[in-house]
Amino acid sequence: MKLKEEVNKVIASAFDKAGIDTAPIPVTEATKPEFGDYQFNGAMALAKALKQNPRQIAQTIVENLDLNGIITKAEIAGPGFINLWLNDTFIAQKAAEARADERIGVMERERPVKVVVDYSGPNMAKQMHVGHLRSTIIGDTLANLLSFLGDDVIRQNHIGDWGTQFGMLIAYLEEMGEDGSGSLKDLEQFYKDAKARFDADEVFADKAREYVVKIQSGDAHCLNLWKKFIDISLGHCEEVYEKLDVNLSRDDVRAESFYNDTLAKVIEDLDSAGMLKESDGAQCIFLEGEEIPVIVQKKDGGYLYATTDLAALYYRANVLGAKRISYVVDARQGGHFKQVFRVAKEAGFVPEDVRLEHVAFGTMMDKNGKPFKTRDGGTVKLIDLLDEAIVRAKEAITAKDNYSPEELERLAKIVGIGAVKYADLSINRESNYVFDWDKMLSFEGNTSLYMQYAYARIQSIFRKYEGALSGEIEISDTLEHRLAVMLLRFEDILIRAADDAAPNQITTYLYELVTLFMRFYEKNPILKEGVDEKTRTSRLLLADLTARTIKQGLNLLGIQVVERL
RNA sequence: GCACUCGUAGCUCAGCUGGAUAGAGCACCCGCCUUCUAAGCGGGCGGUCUCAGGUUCGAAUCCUGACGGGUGUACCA
Repeated sequence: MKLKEEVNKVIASAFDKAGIDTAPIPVTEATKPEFGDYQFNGAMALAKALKQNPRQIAQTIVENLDLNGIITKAEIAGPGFINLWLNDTFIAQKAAEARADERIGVMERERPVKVVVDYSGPNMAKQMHVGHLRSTIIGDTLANLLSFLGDDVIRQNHIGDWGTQFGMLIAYLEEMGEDGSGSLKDLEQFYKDAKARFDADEVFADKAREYVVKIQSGDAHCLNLWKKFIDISLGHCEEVYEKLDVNLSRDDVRAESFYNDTLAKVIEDLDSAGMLKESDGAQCIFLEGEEIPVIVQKKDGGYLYATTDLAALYYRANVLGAKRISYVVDARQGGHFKQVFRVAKEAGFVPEDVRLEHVAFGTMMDKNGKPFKTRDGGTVKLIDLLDEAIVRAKEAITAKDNYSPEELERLAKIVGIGAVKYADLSINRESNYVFDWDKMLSFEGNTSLYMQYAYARIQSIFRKYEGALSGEIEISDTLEHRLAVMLLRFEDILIRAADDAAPNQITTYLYELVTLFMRFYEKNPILKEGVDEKTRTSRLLLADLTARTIKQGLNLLGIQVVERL
């Protein structure tokens, strides 16, 4: 439910009753439990406009407040804060409703938006490396989240399958004279070998250059080789996606090459819009206030990534009809997107009301604050990183229990991959973050294992409990009150996280939720002797809703839960 | 040089549209298991929010400047 909106309505109606006629000022979550559940700080802001003392204004609002329904207590504090406590009966009822709902009370948007989320974007000439991790999982989370909220999400995997390097690669593939399944196992090595061949042999190099032209002109033989190459390379990516448990399929692939035929049109349109200017033989757009031009066509006639991006923007806005287009790409490309978005709007490729955003993220660092590399300085292959996560997860969880080998394998996969994802997604995406195995696979603090553990503990309660789960929720103390309010805030959190494209708002919420639950559970026994039936039922219901909220939250992050840990 | 971005506890990080005494985890110290998973919970220690101005009833948050780190800067993506 949209809890905050409910509280805002109560305030707004008090404004009406009091005859205060101003734009609505929203409440905020209370900064401390002593200050209630929500606080209204608008009295101070209104003081000047109303020419009244803020405490007096607060007094007027409180006097006109309906204290019988949602809010049970309102207190004026300090210079004019109004602290608001939610009614236990109200939250108990809403929590029960949420629990009875498959979507735990989260509504689908009344006005869904068509959104394109562009993420992952691996290069077909190379193996996926850790640099692709963040784009892939942040993008996947954003897509999951928007989709859950009811938006019409179109996932777009803008793979790099076009460019001069492919001439060399397919020439080499042909020379190897096989279907590629052998030598293409290691793309990194294949690329190196092809490059070595290219540098050493003039005849081969000429052929490679010739093949570039041939692919572009649609030569059947070369196109076939190219398709084979892309197919195998994409297969590697899919292995990673599957291991990562990410919702990307071939249907989501809209490769660079897809836009190839429209690039000439882009140049034409830019030209007729009067935006093109030749500079050093290249076709450029000079934007007001920008030092560097956007180059859309090289002096040799070739196109650049800005050209492809413009074509993609046109396609997404006009053919797909997106109203929001999100690019989940490394922060270092900020300048590029800033310019391309401006060009797209100024040239009319994208209507004014379409929201274009660069969902930027920082670099992954090692413990010493250096970019994450292998010991010998190479890039870390993503698949290796994931395999290591699984191995380490295995070590971490065997420390306590004995599992069968199959069960251990299954758990380690969920836990290990989940830990990698959670560690990444729990950091504010715009900052660089330090990759640390130990922290990642710790059970303490804001980690996936702390969440998994809490979830498993709750499942354990239900394994032991024999009765049916029905009855009412009754809030019996402050901890239960806070837990219930936290549970009801879920939708508000998701909406904001979706709008800000900020997965860490979800993890922060989950951490707070779980911490509250742990405290509640410590203090308020459920199955122990001496707990009366009604109290037990109520607590079971709260525990159930908590577990389902944890599960839903983690699922949105692309993380599975385990029933036992 | 210019542009962008970051600077919060010893370390890793939260801190939402400005709100009350700046929050977590780790590390360190001290408590709590005959009973629902102690991989948990409680308590303690630890801060001039880089610095200096400004706006405001109120600034870690907004503005200006300085200092420090990162990144980007014309035909790669």
